[in-house]
Amino acid sequence: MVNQAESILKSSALSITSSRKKILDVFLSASTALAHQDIEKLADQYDRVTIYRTLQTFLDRGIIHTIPTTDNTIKYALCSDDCISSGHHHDNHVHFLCDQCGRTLCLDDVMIPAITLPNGYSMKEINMVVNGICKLCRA
Amino acid sequence: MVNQAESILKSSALSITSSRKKILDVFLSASTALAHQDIEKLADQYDRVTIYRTLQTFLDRGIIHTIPTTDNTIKYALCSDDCISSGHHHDNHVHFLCDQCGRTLCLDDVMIPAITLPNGYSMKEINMVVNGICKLCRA
DNA sequence: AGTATTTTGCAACAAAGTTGCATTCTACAG
DNA sequence: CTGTAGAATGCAACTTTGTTGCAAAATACT
Ligand SMILES: [Mn+2]
Ligand SMILES: [Mn+2]
Ligand SMILES: [Zn+2]
Ligand SMILES: [Zn+2]
Repeated sequence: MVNQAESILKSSALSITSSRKKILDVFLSASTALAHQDIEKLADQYDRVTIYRTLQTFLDRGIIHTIPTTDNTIKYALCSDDCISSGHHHDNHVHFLCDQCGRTLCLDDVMIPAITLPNGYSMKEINMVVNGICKLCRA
Repeated sequence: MVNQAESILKSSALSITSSRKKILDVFLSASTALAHQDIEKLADQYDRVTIYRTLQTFLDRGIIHTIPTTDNTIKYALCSDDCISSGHHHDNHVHFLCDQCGRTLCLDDVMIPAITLPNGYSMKEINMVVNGICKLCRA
């Protein structure tokens, strides 16, 4: 495949534009989840509004997912392949926030355990976020 | 006990002021977690800045806790009694966000299950948030 | 009651997010 | 390969959210 970003856009039936490619490239080369501000800096040739709208589009198509954090900053990360291809989004891994370096990580190997809700409640989505010290900061 | 709000303030060694009492009363009579904006409306005789500072004070003392949400709005809720009295905060129950009515609830009876992190990661705090339809909306 | 200390309100500001609209770009038909 | 409809973008203006410094007011304590 010549261009990974383009192929993601194609399989989501999105038109291929330079800003979308750039923002996808930013995600593809990032090792962590990104805040809106991170993306603004890494794709600073594009307008802030365009980034807002592009992220929303990617969320709608299930290309990226959000990670809720305790400090009122949303982080965004690429969905894994099967997450994208399966039509609707189902993110079932735990997320980790390092209190020291501030990085947010998808722990793709750590599944969210099942829980039992009280009677009358139905679950659509579940998120598990762990704060602590990451591998790199620990070393 | 004459006044629950006052007694909470006293046991946290905070001076008793009318805004703190009012904001505590708002929490005490709320059945759900509250956004900052909710509190602004329910205690609208006080300045927005005072509410920011009061919530921060309550967080510092472990009187309230935050609930991270997927839509970038922090919700605040009273901590349970043992949560307050034990000195430092340890919130170990699941939170529920209703996609229909928008309410955020502490599921005090649903404990967060344990997970195993990859080698090198240490856990300080854990949050579990479930989205779905709540009991009241289901009925 | 008097006073040191804390808390509050206000103003000014900074940052984050939204909206309408004119311009530019993309996909696609012909 | 063009022409064009529709989509995406940039810009400006705006709203909302959160922060800071400081003077005035309130609280706790002597
Ligand atoms: Mn993830
Ligand atoms: Mn709670
Ligand atoms: Zn770290
Ligand atoms: Zn509901």
